[in-house]
Amino acid sequence: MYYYEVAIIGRPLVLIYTSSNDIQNGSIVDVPIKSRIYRGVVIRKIAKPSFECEEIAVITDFYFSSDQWQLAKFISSYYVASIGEALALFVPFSKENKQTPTIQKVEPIKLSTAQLEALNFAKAKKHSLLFGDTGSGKTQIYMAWMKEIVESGKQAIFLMPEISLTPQMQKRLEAVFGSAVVIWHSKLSKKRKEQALAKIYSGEAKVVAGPRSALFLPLKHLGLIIVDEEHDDSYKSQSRPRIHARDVALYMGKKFDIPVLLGSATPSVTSYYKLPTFRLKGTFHGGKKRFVFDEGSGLTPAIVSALTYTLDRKKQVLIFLPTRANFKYLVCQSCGEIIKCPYCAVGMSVHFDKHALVCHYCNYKEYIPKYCPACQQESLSTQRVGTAQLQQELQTLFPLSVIERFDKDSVSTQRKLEKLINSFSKKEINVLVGTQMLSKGHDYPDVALSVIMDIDYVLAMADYRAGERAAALCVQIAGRAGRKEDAMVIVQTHNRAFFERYLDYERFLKEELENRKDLYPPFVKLAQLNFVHKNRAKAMSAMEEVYGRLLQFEDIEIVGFGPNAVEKIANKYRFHILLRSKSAKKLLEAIYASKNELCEVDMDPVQVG
DNA sequence: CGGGGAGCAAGA
DNA sequence: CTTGCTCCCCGC
Repeated sequence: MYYYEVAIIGRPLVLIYTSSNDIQNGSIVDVPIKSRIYRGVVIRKIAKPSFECEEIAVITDFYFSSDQWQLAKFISSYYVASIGEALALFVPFSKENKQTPTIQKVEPIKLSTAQLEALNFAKAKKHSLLFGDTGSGKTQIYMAWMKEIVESGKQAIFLMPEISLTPQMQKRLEAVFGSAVVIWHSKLSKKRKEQALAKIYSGEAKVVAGPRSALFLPLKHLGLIIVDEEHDDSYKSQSRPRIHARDVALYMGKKFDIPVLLGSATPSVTSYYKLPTFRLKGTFHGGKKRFVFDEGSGLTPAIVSALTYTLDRKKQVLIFLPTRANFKYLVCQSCGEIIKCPYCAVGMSVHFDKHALVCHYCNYKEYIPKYCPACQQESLSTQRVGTAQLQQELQTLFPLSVIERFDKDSVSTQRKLEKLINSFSKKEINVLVGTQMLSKGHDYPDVALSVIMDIDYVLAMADYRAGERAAALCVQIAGRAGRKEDAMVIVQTHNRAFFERYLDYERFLKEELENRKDLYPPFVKLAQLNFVHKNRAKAMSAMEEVYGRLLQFEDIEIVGFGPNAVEKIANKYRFHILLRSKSAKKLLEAIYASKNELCEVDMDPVQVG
């Protein structure tokens, strides 16, 4: 009999099993735990343990390759997760299938001189950043490089931030690569997944596109990774293992000597600093953009008249607002209380269509009260207009226009999103009012007016990246306008100097780098340790225990600690410690030596506090 | 994650 | 001493 350590996939657990078969490391097996069957990976062969152990139930035909294994080990140690959790990211190889490189002929792609220069730059540097304005033709550059890779018999991964962006990219990719394109994401139906995997296992798949999970497919001849919209925080996983797919892509590139190209119109400060950058300016078609700054709030005369002018000319409008629902808060005028969620330390939002107050953290709902629950006065008033309210107000002002909403509430499914985008591009919709979702790479061909409202709330967030987020959002939304003809962008802000200056995003990047010197990434590494428990005292004492141990470590600095900005979510209290160090190695050493059971480590957090 | 046992409070 | 319930630990 042989004995094996088996990591349970997706769980922080390594158990020992026995088998009469000689099994290779990395093989995927089925093992019983308390009369239930779980999927595991054989980690290594060991000597007979002192206790009786169960037998491996099934040895499957699937296995993790040594590359996948290496990468999982890195992810497990860098992002502080178990090996089983790290391996759960990957789709294993199958012994039944052999991928043989095939050469595929692809339609030619025409590039401009500037695009060709960008492509040659990227190819020469291997790992680089394409900093290209909206409409500068980044996608064609990606296509051209992928074409070369595919024609040489290799495969390319094309990453994008969100599932919602896959349909439009699928069309563009299929136009060039036909059936060699595979779209992969976690929400594919079982059948679609099988079809996609069949293509991947046979080697027919040459271009694999999708969000984070597309990075972990069993490709034998990977020759290029492209990370589109690399600035997007969706690349960072918010559950274990808390990977940043862009960073993992770069790590893969270095480790396996595969070229990696990041692209964005608003690159992250970190990528801009770390990578050789090609600046691709200007738009090919499209008109002039005029920027107007509005210091008022709400639908000011300036905004209304721009809307009237634009709608009269039968042109389309985008309006950005960082707030969902009708109103963000219900406040008592008499005692000053904000009505809070009973389970979370946040105010509840007012949704008139649902006749309810809704908590945007835990989704708890209750009836909209008439009297203040604290002081019983009939003096409740609403605060901070959201997308639903703005849509309604606009509909009153422009009764003949079709005004639709684009946020998490109105676009709950992929189907609805596609319908909405489709109908907007057919010009059946005149005005689209939306949240951050508006800024995400969807194609809006004929927008002549973009209005950016309440961007000051984004800028005022207590986070070292608030400036980066606000500036990028502003440039991205502005970039949605004027793809065909002249356009106007209205930015409503009390920080005109900031947004006006940083419409030149490269200037923002340079100045932000100055601000961050010695304090924040890319000059230092950050890690946030989170302590979450329904018993407040437990969460706090777990934090204090780790804090105490961290004090003795050199070369790491405790930037802050205490309750999170939102102290309670879904009845669980949240505390944190924020750490920084020049050295990732020192940081991880201190963390591994200090952490306790409750401590959840978030390396390179995208949001702190 | 999920079942089961420890440990504690309330009831009879 | 039973019953019920929560919490925490272990799983091979």
